[in-house]
Order: sequence, then C-alpha cells, then structure tokens
Amino acid sequence: MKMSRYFLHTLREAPSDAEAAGHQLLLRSGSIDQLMAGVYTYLPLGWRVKRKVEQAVREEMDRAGGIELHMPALQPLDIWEQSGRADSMGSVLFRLRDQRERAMALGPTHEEVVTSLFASHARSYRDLPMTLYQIQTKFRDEARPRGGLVRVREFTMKDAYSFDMDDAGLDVSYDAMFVAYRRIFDRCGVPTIAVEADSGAIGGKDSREFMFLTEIGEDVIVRCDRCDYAANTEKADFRRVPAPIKVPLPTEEVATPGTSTIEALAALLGVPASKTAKAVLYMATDPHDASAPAQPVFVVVRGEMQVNEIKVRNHLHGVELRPMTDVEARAYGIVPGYTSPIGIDARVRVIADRAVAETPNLVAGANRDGMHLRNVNHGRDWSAAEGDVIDCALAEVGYGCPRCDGTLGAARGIEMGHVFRLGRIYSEAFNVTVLDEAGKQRVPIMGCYGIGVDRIIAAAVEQHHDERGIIWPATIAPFDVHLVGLGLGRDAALAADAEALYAELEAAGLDVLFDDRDESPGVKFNDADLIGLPLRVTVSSRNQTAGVVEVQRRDAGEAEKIARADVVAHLVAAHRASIGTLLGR
RNA sequence: CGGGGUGUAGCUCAGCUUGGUAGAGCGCGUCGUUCGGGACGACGAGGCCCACAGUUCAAAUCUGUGCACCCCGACCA
Repeated sequence: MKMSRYFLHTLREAPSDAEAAGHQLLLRSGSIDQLMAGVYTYLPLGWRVKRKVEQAVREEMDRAGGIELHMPALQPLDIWEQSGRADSMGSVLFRLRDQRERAMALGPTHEEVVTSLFASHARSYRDLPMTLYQIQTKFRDEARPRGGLVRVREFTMKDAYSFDMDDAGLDVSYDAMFVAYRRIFDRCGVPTIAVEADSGAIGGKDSREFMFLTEIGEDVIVRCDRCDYAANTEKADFRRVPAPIKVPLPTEEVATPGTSTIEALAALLGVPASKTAKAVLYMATDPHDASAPAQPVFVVVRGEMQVNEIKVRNHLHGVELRPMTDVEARAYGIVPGYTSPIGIDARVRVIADRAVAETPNLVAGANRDGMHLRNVNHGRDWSAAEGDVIDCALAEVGYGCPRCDGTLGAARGIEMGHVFRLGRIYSEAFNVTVLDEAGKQRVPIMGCYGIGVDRIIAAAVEQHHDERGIIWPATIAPFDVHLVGLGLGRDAALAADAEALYAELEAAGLDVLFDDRDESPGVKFNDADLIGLPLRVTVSSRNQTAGVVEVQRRDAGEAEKIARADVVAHLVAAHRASIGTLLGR
C-alpha cells in the first residue's frame, strides 16, 4: 500500500479523552476512531490488525476441532425469556422493537441462539462431540464503557460452544479450548495467565479467565507466591488462619459512644480489627421476580475483611444486593453502627464468613446505641443458619494461599478470554436431546468459551510500545514492512528503484506500507515509529550510491545496511523468524 | 445509577473571574526555499464557541435546564 493513496492520518497529539498508553497510540497511529462512548470505527490500518487477530483465532480454533458458523446479532427476545436471562442480564441487554412491535435484542452473547440451533439439528450421539464457534459482533449496553477498546458496547468476540454426551467428553472439549486459548494469546504477543473465575450471569461452574496483567486492568486477581494458585478476587479463596485455641470468655458490655466504624472501635478498645466482627446489611431482591419484596440479609465478616458480594449473591442464587437503609434497619430493630448478630430479628438471614465464625472472643455490636460487646462467640452467642457459614470474605494481599502455605499477592488484569463448563443449564432450557447408543434420549452437556478480539488488540499495544509508538508483534502487525523512501521527488532513479523494491517485496509475499509521500525524513521516521511495523526499510540517495538499503527492526537493535540485491531475502527471513518465534516454533 | 471533571478550528488548548461580536500552536491548501529524526518563509481555507431557554442595548463569557464525553465508584457473558 502506498501511503500517498492510503486513508491514514496520524496525530501528533493524543486526543484528551484517551488515558491509557495503548488507547492513545491506537488513536494517534490512525488505527481507530471513536464514534461515541464505547463505539469505535476501525480505520483501515486498525482493520488490518483486527483481521489478522481474527485469522489467528480462526486458525487455532480450527486446529482445535472447532467448526465455524455465523449466528445473527439480531435476536428475538423470546429466546432470552426462555433461558431466563431477559431478566438476569438486566440493563446490559440492548432491546429494541421492530415495526410490528415485536420485542428483540441485540446479542450480547449467543448461548440462547446456539442452543436452540443445536436443538433443532442434532439428533444422535453420532453428531457429538461438536464445538461450534463464530467471530461475531456483540452488543452490551455497558453502564460505563472505558479504556478505549477495553470495555466497549459494540465489540467483536470469538465465542465457541461445545456439546458433549457426558462429563468426560466435556473435559476433552474444554481442554482442547484451553490449549487453543494459550496458543492464541501467545501467538498474538499477549501474555496471559489463567485464573479461577466466577461464572457470572451466564451460569455454569468451573470457569477460568485468561488475564492480561496490566496496571490499567479493571479486575483484581490474587496469586500465590509458592504454588500456581491464581484467581479473580470475585472467586478467590484464602486460608483462614486457625484460631489459637481459647476458652470462650463471658461476654461483657463495653461503652463505645460515637464509635460506629471498625477503625474507631479498634482504636478505642486497643484491639486489632481482626478481633472484631463486622456487620454488613443488605436487601436482596430476586431479578426474576420484580414483585417479590426485598429480603434482609446480614453478612458478618471479621473486622479487617471485606464482604465478597459476588459470593454472597451466588450463595443466595443470584439475587441482587443493595445496602440496607437505616430506616429499613430500624424496622428490623437494628441499631445502625452498633449492629449485632446476637438476638437479631428472625426475619433477617444471617450469613457468616468462616473466619468470623471460627475466631473466638470477638468484639461485636450490642445493638444498643453507644454499646459493644466483648467476647462474642459464634455458636454460643449467635449463629448463622444451617449452611450459611460460608467463604464470603474478599481475598486480600498478604492472606494465605488456600492450596499451600504460600502467601497471596495481587495484580490487576484485563479479561481476555473465558472458558467454562456450562453444564446443562441451556441444553435443558432449550430441550436439546439426542439419542444415545441405547436409543435413549439424553441431554448434552455444554461448555462455552469466549475471547475478546478487540481486547487482544488493546492488550497487544499496551504490552508492546515505547515512547515513540507501537511495536506490533509480527503476527498481527497491519503490514510486515514499512518501506520509507527519502527524497524520491528529487531522484527519479531512486524513485524507480523504490517502486521496484516495493513490487519485489510484495511479490515475495510481504505486506508493505510504502511511504512514497513528499514529506521530510523526520516526518516519515516518526510516523514509522508511531505506526510500529516490525521492519523498516529506508531507501535514499545516500544508500543508493553505496548499493545498499537500511533495515531497522522496530523492536530492537541498530539499523543494518543490507546490499540491495539481498534485501528481499533478508526481510523475508527476518519476517519468518519473527512469526516463528511468536508461533513457538 | 451516585461522585468528580470537561465541552471554543481536524488535534492540543487560551479567552470566561471583570459581557462589547473569535485566538494560539500543531495539522490542512497554494507558492518558494529545504531534505536522514516531526524544516523555513509568504499567502490562505477552516468555528451555530455542545443545545435550548433566560438576564441584558449586547452573551463563548452571567443564570437555569438538558445533552455529550472522560475519570472514580456501583454494575459487568
């Protein structure tokens, strides 16, 4: 491609809307353009990157046995009601009506479509196992798009769905996807780690997220410093330190006027926060039944810990939680600021984290203004209901690893992909049955697997750039070679040779961006650095005289002078080597 | 949805406090000089100052109401 004829306009300064380096560089390099919050145009340069990423994903999915298809983004709302997610997806689902007022949705994901599709086509165990995938535009009405391509409302996802007869088959399908994901991210130059994850509104269990670790990540993960345990904090467990064996002491009241926070309480009584019990009050509502009254929930964790609301919600089967108001609390006889699990109104469901239940002689509220109780013990003075002592505290840096005696550290990350064993939630909802070898109807078990294509691009730039611009991994670079012609307008012979080299490189199978513009060397070099193609070739009168051209790798090293006659072979070899490294060959 | 911030030229911003009819740098066009790391000169194009409603002789500027975008939080297959 000749730059003089290309639709490409670099920016010297980044638009002020962009904060992350990767977002700024994608904008400055003329790769993307924002249309509105969370909606971007892929400009020609960015579009080439996107197609390369898609192709990398496609090849690896095919290699793993996936079969590509393409499902509609526009979907009837019926299927969302059939699965129950019309409610549970809530406001994230883009809804619309056609001219006959039929309710529809723009697909935020495709479990419903693929499962109803599979139901009408699959008949026999001979059709299984089957993994179907697509690369599709998804729509999610995100409350807060952010970070350029990181969280957007219209985006491209590769989503795959596996159908198997039994758990053992699902394991095979799942493992194949897991391996393919590793290869995809490696190939695109995006380092990821697989972490245990909450499966969220999609349902299912046993899910793993592939996280790209970065300061700008919106998820927090914890990792063990000794073993390979890693988990999203939404899901993470930690080792509760066994309490030293202590005899429960008699409770005693202590006056604590004006002490309604754990910090103030710990300071006033001279005890660590870990010797206190923290009460957090919620109202829980059922997203599937808006008419049902909100239920009061009282979560107790140790004073130094935070409630993991995701775990509480999952424990309560997907309810929505909101903080209880003081007015509501008083209606249940609760004194806000001095809340006590002791003698709580029977209508209030008490859920306790294991750590608080196992720690003796804690300071807790007395449910009287200005009063706390010392030496409160779970089991003697108060109790969560049967089955309501659970892991529901947030894992934090410095806590013990749940798997070994290591310590947890924390990092931020962006979710690049997610794989999980779905189970039969959807296949049952859509009445998928196939006949097994004995002629009996069986419901297949499903897995689902997603990758954010746009996020791969965002992460690749975030990971590979310097102060001058992008350093594209060779596998996803928009072009392979940046051919820079200096002073072509003043030297007809040079211009002719640059044209010839351009043609030779293209003929050799390289994608070339040829800067044939009438611009000064500084402008051209700066644009080349900004755009970040892996290889830069400079032709100039100076080099021409010596019979050489100059080759510069974007990722490292000094420029090399290469004999004009050898340059095509040299670049082909350099390109192959870079691709080979990323493919792990 | 709560909190904060910002809307003036394609981009980055000044002007707003103290109302008087629009500015800079970069970018863009033409011409000339330059030509290996964002050159220089001359001339030029380009703005419904986010929108609407007030106040005023007069509003980019003051007031109100919206809207958009960004950040933090809530939310998030």
